[in-house]
Amino acid sequence: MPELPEVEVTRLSFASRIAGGRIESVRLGKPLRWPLGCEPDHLRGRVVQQVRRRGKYLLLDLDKGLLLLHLGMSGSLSFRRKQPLPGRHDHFDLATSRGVLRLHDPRRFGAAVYARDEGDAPAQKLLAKLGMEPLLDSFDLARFCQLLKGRTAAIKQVLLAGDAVVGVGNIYASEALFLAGIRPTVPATRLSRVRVARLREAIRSVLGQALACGGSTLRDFSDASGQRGCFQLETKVYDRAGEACLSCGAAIKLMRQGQRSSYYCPVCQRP
DNA sequence: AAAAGCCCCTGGATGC
DNA sequence: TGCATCCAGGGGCTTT
Repeated sequence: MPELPEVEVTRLSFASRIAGGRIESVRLGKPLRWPLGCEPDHLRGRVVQQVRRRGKYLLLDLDKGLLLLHLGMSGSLSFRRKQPLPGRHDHFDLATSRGVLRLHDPRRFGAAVYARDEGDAPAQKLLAKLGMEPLLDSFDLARFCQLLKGRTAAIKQVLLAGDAVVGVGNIYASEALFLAGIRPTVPATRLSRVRVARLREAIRSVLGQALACGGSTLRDFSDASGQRGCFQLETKVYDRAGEACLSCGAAIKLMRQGQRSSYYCPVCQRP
């Protein structure tokens, strides 16, 4: 589910509220994608200093060590003053003096992982190969071109891989490629510098708009305050197979790429 | 080295 | 109502 906008909106919704909170207890439900990596009691007494984001990971910096959270496909966080009884899909609670951060994740593709520092093996394994942050000025065009060069895979697949640019998932990849006028199947290496520049702008634009909308809520996403997103109402091609393209009127097409759905306009998006 | 498949898991929608 | 099938926002791991 959550792509960069949803993760960032989530971060913004609880970062300042949890900062300074001292960890009182950790509750684990059913297993998530990876084990926590330490005894839950080991975290007691530590203080959450700040919450950062890297790609789709949330990094909770503690006064000693850090927690990496990932929302997977169906995860969402809530942050409340008190700790309600856990539901069947609530698999991680971080109870602090400021409130309780809870991961709700029916499919359990999400994770909460402890690392001693960012260079620690568990963190390194997850973070080392991540690409550029699309919303930072450091999202450099020349570097982007360089990372796409030599890659014969379809541009949509390369975007989803996250090693060139992070945070672009299935919704925003389709949307950005539509905005840039690029067919999802074009081999990444065949894109001209001009088209890569358009794609870079499109990614920033789409993610920025989605962020302003509070993300997309397809089914059940909400930020840590329970606020739902509305960008799903703004999509131009995603989940619109058969509908008329808003630019040219042609029927939006649906195809499968690597077991994921891709949506595109056969007229506006050139091969 | 890069690309393509395969899984992990639950639940909702659809069709018979 | 029940059951089978397919699909869903991700991404690490294994196999080509």
